[in-house]
Amino acid sequence: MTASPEVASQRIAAHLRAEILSGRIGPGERIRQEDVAARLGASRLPVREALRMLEAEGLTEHAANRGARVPALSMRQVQMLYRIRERVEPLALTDGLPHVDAALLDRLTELEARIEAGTGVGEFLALDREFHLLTYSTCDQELLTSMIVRLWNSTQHYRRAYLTITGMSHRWIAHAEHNLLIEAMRRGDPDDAERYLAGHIRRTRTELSRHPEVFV
Amino acid sequence: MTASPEVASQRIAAHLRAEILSGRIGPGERIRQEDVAARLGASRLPVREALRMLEAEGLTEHAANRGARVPALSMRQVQMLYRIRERVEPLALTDGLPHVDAALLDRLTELEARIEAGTGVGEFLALDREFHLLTYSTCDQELLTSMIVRLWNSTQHYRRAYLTITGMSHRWIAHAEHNLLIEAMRRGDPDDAERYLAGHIRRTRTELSRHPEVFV
DNA sequence: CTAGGATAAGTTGGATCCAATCCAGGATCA
DNA sequence: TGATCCTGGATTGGATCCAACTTATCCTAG
Repeated sequence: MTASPEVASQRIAAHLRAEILSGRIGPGERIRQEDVAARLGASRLPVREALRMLEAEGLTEHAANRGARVPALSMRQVQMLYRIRERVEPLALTDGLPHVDAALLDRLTELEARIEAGTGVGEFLALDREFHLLTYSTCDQELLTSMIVRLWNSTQHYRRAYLTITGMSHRWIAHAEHNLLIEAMRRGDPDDAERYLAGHIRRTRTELSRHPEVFV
Repeated sequence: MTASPEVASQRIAAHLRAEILSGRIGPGERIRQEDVAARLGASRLPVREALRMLEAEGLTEHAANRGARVPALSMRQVQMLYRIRERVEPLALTDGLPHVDAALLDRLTELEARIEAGTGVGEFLALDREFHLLTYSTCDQELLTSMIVRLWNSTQHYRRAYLTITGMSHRWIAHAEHNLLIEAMRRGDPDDAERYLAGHIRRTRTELSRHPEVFV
């Protein structure tokens, strides 16, 4: 989230991206070009460009002459996105693992401490996202990491809805998994790291599958 | 590839997509908005929209005030795309496997026969792409299949360059793998199907890794 | 002769206006 | 009463014009 990109379309895209990821614009909600243009003091043209950018990130969908809206995903679709994550994210983890240094491990440990200390849903969402994306930060494969970010973006709303419904109980499981992941990374063990990460995502998926009310 | 979409931006996007996938516009090549607009008899605006659509498909990349170009990928990047394919495509295969019927198997068998009978590089490229995408056609998970199409799009040029350099020799290996894949699908065996498919992609990747001259 | 900077041409980004399309509401006719 | 057609407002798609940026060229200074 840069302060103010020089290009209007990028600034507008950043604004809308934040509004969607924070939940202020929810799934199924329509985004009218003129509304956004008036609200951000620009013409409709850069808004159109911004919406196209967001479409590339999986944050909006378009239909000709019908405008843009935030996609409303079904349980089945989100389950598939998680299954894709289970296979793709370990790839980024093991690919970057040789370049993980002590400083990064310290940052991860400190992040996990803040996650365990936190209480709010919004705080957990942000820190958990930061934690996992940080474990992929040494990967240096733009095509892969942007794909992972897209997967996180598309599922962000349902993660928040799940956490809001179920509360923050039983978070100790995720904490244990995170710590095991850090430990495997510290050992530089790609097999264990991949196993813990895939298990972590898979468990999240099966837990989510028990709460269809997230998708009504 | 519809005949003529009612919306100009979609028509232009389809045109450019065909030009990029066919190799008439190669990696690193710049795409000037005005050129395309003049050539297709439209203003620059729908061209801008079309370029954004193609960006979402991984066919172009943009930089502010610098225009669009077809990405020139390095060996390392293409290798990673293949590793992603190894993990993601089996997911689509096994997910759609229960809905595979005899008619689809017949079409695959016939396609494979045409692949084995063919000689030209362009013909092989088109038929091979059609073959594999057809094995995923029963998946009905738009998010997954569009991701796979993006992966094929991004690597299309390097597949053609590889085939052009190495010629059509040793294609019998791919034929054998295709036939084993069809056979596993006929048995409805997800484990074998996934294994054959992953192996097929992996072998292609390792063969490509022996030809760095593709990327000069 | 080279390095640096000013300048001009070429290209993209943005604003405004107009056209085409979609959707909801109501009128008309069987 | 019901369905169909029409019409009006609302919204998006497209064209033209102007502004901003990038880049290459050429000139000047060292």
